[in-house]
Amino acid sequence: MKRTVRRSDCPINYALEMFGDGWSLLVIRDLMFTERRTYSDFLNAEEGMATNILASRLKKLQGDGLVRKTGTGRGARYALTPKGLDLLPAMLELIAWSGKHDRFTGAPKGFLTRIQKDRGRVMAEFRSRLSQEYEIGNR
Amino acid sequence: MKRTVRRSDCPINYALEMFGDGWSLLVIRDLMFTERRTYSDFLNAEEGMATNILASRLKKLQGDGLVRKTGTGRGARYALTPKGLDLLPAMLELIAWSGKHDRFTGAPKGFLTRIQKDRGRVMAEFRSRLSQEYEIGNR
DNA sequence: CCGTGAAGCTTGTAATTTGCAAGCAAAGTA
DNA sequence: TACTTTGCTTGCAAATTACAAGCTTCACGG
Repeated sequence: MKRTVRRSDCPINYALEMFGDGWSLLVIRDLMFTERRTYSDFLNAEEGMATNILASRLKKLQGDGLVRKTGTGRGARYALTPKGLDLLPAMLELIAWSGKHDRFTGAPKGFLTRIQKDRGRVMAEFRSRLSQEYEIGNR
Repeated sequence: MKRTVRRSDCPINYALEMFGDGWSLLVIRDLMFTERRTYSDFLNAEEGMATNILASRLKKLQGDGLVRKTGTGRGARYALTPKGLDLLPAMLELIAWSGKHDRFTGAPKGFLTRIQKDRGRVMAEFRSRLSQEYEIGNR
């Protein structure tokens, strides 16, 4: 997936060109569902991504406007932009899908139930919390 | 992404291990939203995937139970399994996301509106049609 | 301030994977 | 029976990844 021109205007293809690799979505997941916000936080996630891959993915995600970096050097922190945050519904559906089909899923049962029964509420909660986090970064 | 052991039990990671590359989701898209059902159909999709990559992805998708092949050789056809079809909600959300954020999206405006206003109905239609297609393959 | 150490990357390199071109067998077709 | 698709497999150069090492900036203790 190193291309300069878009392969097509298909919306699924657009999504793939934004985060169609084995790692980008993990960064988005971290920013969306965990407290991980720094470079080393991401590195320390269970999946163990390589440092050069993380650096390149963070650059690409920023370039595509999904993620924003505030601060530099030691104190740098990352956050989802509104565009990144808009992936929340898709992420919840992916979680629901894996929760249903992966026998060994680590997704908390209670969370899966809440996605199913109270999708709108769950979305509103995350959206509110994360957009607030983004706003704070604007100051 | 050539691994033998799972990186984690995270549901997002599970999804990535199933189709976390630049091509698999295009095959799923073809089976879900287009009439493409054969090897050469997939090859002829606009994005132009390489034949060896297509072969390896079809094998993996079958191995993971997302896609089923009926017939052999010249007459072979592919279809989504129930597990593959269950990706429909996630796919619709991805389409909605790209429709919102890609200035040049090829997603038909009417379809985007229908996803937004009548999500349940759209899902029911696809689900019914595609599961019927799957059943027919059972005979 | 000066040394130390951790955070945040960059660089080098070997191993994998990809993209592209050929090749090939089986099933239609003429 | 020869010809042509279809559905792949194989070979290889080029790109990407994984892994390890190194560099630089900044915070903190003394």
